[in-house]
Amino acid sequence: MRTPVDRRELKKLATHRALATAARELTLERGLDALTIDEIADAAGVSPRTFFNYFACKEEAIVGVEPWMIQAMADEVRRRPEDEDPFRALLAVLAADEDSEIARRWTVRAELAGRYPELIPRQMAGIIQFERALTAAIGARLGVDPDVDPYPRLVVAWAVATLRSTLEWWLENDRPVPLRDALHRAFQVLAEGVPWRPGSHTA
Amino acid sequence: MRTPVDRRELKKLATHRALATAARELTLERGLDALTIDEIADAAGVSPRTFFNYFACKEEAIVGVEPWMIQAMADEVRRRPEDEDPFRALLAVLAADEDSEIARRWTVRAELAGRYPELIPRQMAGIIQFERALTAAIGARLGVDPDVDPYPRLVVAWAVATLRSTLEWWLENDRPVPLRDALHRAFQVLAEGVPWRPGSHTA
DNA sequence: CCTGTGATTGCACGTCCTGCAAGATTGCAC
DNA sequence: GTGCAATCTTGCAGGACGTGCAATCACAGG
Repeated sequence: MRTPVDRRELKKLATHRALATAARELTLERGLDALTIDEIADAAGVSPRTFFNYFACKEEAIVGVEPWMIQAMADEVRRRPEDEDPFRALLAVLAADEDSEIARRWTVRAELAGRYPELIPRQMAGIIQFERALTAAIGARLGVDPDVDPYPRLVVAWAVATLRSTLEWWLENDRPVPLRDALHRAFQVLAEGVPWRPGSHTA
Repeated sequence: MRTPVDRRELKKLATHRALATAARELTLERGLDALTIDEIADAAGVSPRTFFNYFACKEEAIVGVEPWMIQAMADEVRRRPEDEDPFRALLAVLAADEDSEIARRWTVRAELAGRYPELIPRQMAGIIQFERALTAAIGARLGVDPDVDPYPRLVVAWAVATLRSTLEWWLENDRPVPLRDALHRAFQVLAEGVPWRPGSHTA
């Protein structure tokens, strides 16, 4: 472990990435149904058998959330200023600029899931993993055990639901405003309390 | 269409139910992996081929949300008093008594998903369907188009996330309090605004 | 160079899932 | 009750999926 990541680890990361991007590109090119594991493996330059060393099925390769990305965002939450409340910390991490690497990945996934509903199950499974990691990070920030205290999972569930819901709306309406703004407004409502008699929020 | 539901519809409902309950019981009996579609179909008294007329895979049979149940809960939201705000309406419908038919079904599903993580993807897919139906109902109540106005999907996403998160916590901690109470408290926080510096909510 | 660890690969096998066409069941009209 | 049309069920065939296993290959460390 002299090097930060040794050659083996790098190769695995590269293979993972090659398979995932090949899966996504081929899905866009020729559609989800007419796409076999063999083709994905071919495009990534590995054997079909190796595919299953990385993913359980092609859906997971396409819309699965990469572990390193989950880790990175959880770490970002941990690294937020000590005195910041959990809600603001989540907002800061989730409401990334829409050109950022992170945001683009979320967007691609959401678009694919919008086009092919069969992808939704796996996509949501990835989001659940993401939630768990964030919950652990928030629990650590608050100094409570997230298995026992309901608050960390609640606040994370709200934040992630906001992200997912807003992203969906934003994509279906052809990105009418900067994503960041939409997210900030949604989080604002959440922070101030859900209004009992809301009017239209279209404007 | 003289009868409320004709014989054909009833038979389909019965088959659906038979397959779903057989799938759930057999899963509990002998585990998820050692369970084939043939066995489920046998137990339900239909051919294996027929199974696929009702479900896309065994996971869906086990944790899928029945369409009639989605419909019923969406209708309940529509039937809430005209002057009730959407948030209270959702709370009233979601925070059912924990012995109710509805609550028991949610609970069984959540328990199965807890025991077999492979079920999580399909379970979440069902929840998404549920969300869509509720979103349409809330949009109708508010007189806005849920495809254009972000508010209905947001408030539904928050409510459903609260239900899911609370249910998970409640099951993992061996039902420490009445589910209804836990849900009411969570919704209360949501209504009053997510606190910036929350203390422990364990008590 | 040699050795051990870990990743890749081929093979075999059973299950999954779908399209299609034949057969059974039901609702309806007469 | 008879026949017709619509619908649901079923068997069959075939390709894709997903996994256990054992052989092979690649790399790090001595």
